[in-house]
Amino acid sequence: MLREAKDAWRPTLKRNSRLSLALHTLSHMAGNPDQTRTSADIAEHAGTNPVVVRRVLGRLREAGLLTSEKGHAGGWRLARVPAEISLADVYLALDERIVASDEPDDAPSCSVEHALHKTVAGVLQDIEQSLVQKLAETSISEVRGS
Amino acid sequence: MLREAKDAWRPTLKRNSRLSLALHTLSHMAGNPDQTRTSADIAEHAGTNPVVVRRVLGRLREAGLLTSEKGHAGGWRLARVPAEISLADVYLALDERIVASDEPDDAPSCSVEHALHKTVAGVLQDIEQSLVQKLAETSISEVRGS
DNA sequence: CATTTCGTAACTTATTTAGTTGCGTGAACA
DNA sequence: TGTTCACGCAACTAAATAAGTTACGAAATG
Repeated sequence: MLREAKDAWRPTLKRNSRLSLALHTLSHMAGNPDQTRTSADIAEHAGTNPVVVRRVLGRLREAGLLTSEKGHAGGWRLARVPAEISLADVYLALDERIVASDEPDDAPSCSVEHALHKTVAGVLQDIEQSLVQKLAETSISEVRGS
Repeated sequence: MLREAKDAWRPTLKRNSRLSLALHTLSHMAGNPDQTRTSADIAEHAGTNPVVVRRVLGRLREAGLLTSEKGHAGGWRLARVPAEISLADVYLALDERIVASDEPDDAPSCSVEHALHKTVAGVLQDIEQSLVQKLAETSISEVRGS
């Protein structure tokens, strides 16, 4: 595939379900914070696979939102009280930025491209910021339905 | 792949280069609005293929931003004066919404999932709106570099 | 009527993600 | 101590999406 100086700007929010899985799981855990849950339990509830669960929750552990223990009675627990885990924490932990205006690998050969990149990147930067800000206003314990 | 009731919410901004191509091309055309350009010309400048160009610009034509003519001296032209084509017009024409909170195909079996969907969808709705608003503040003629 | 240019369908290739299997590691417990 | 349970991780498969490409039809111009 020959794509030369044209990946200049590229918006990147993947069309994946990781954020969905993470938020869903954490919201559930917020309803019963003292319970330890295994990947298998979570996977069954979420309709997916234990390995996928560990992959996603692993990132949340790296971000300090969860802890995991091996062995008997092991599994996953919230690392903080639910009220202190915001949707933004989860979003940022997964590194799924809407903006992430990729810097061009090579300097754009074209002045229009350069100006375009700057303009759009600026807008997306603002947007990203307000997205995180709004997500930060809600904690995982506020999302519960019943 | 077995993904049952879990596509509930899914953010969807594709990691494609269509918007980039569209904006780049329109910005260029804005610099010389009376010139008709062929897919081949545009493709060469953008480092891609004429068919790809027609695919993308076709959407802009459907949205009333461009016109295309077949035959000798045919090609693409802006349908309006450049100052009246905003970045938002282009963004919307390509139907590449950041938000696009997919409604769940099936009603979520789980109350947490339901509440989560509502909460996140609300936030994303707001974000989408402000994104479009900010893009609307810039026209393709303002993006030019030199 | 020959040429040019768009319109579109079909196909290939690359990338990304989810799903899956398998095995290693460490902790609990009998 | 040794079995079991649970995570950690690597490797593979399968599906979805997008770009690129080829080919051909349709319309407009000269």
